[in-house]
Amino acid sequence: MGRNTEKDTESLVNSKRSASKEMRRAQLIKATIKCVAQKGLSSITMADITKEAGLSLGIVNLHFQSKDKLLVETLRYMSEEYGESVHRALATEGGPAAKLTALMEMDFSAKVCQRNKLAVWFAFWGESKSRPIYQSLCAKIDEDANASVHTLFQQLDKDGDYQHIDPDNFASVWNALTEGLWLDILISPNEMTREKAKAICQGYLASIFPRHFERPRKTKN
Amino acid sequence: MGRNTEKDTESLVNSKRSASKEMRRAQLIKATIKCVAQKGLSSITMADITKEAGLSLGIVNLHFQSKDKLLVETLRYMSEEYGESVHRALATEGGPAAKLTALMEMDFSAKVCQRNKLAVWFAFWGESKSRPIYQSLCAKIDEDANASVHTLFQQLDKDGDYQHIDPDNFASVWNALTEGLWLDILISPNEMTREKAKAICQGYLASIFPRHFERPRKTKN
DNA sequence: ATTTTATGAATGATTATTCATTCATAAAAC
DNA sequence: GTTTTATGAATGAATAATCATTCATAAAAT
Repeated sequence: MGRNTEKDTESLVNSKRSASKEMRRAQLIKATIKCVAQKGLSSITMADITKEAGLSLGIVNLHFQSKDKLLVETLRYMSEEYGESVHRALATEGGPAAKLTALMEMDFSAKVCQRNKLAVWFAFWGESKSRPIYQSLCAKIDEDANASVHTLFQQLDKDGDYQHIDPDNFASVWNALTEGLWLDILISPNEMTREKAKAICQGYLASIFPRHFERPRKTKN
Repeated sequence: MGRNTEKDTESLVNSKRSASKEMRRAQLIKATIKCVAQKGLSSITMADITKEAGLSLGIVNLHFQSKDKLLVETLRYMSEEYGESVHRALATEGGPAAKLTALMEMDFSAKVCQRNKLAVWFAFWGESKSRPIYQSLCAKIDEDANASVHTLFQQLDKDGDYQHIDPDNFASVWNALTEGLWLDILISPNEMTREKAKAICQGYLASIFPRHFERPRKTKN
């Protein structure tokens, strides 16, 4: 414990009355993520959330005004958390290949790629068409990550003197590939695991930038 | 009109009392798809659905027993519809390359890839962790399509004598790529269009099987 | 005439929100 | 150091609103 640098709630929370506002909010948001994953966006109730958090019924309205706003803040929290993870991966020592590897490890890490969180992401995506605020938050995070990936692919193509006709196309594929693998992990956890997903990504990178990436041991099964 | 061979509701439906059971069900399912896309799974009501269908409140319970069952049948309907589309694409005249092109055209066709339907797919995926029946329906359709794609990639690699080290890896990428592009089209419709998505797929195929696929005119912008 | 299909007002269950009250903590007074 | 007062976070019973479902009635089909 104490190893994580950001978004930590564990401590202080149990001393009932002493937790700061921000801590309470984070605690409730984490309970929300768990509940949405377990019961789905369409059937979570305030009672579920507050029970999961070990607090009383009125607490969400006290800290977030309404259930709706709690959900928006939950999405915002997840977006920021993911954004920070991307940022940290991009700050990895080394060239574009090392950064790309770090990005991949992050995208399929236990923290980012747990089925609970995937379920919540998909739930928000599924409601994004009807809730503009969801859509803009989701679009922002996706577009930012996408832009970084494009830069990385261009750099790597240049630095490695690969002279690919269209590195941007490879970058676009990479981005969609990651998202698609999340879906597979969510709905076919027996068929697709985080490790398998990484192997697929690795294989893809090796086929484009053979001098920078090794083929994974095995792709199949 | 009358061009579609399956899943057609337009006719007969307006003559209030004459529609057959199956037609009524299809009519309600279509209304459900529209409502879920417009309001989200978490806030659609029976009133929304029946109003959209131009029918009365009790009608869903008459034909589906409950709202829950209507939603399950909606997912089943969409799965079958997609499964049939895949089947038709695979029945295209020609070799694996032609079939792959047909599959791609289908996956990004106006019918399959409309944002309304994408929103509904994502909503169901988002609830799949909490509703086993959703999960099994979603997993089934995904795994079937995936298996077909793997066969196609293997055939094409063999027929074209490409001797790729791991055609299965390319197939896995293809599958996830398609799903990831759907997400981009759903949440960033200004950044990603159906046409752009097709160009990305086409570029990917051209990079793997250059003698069978041409590079698209342009990928960027 | 009988059966099937549809209606929509009424019902009852669920659930978000409100708010009077409690109580832990801290500041002020002594 | 002890007691008093003030603060505002937390509680949860009560309220009010929403919404799925039922069912008596009617219309249409056979």
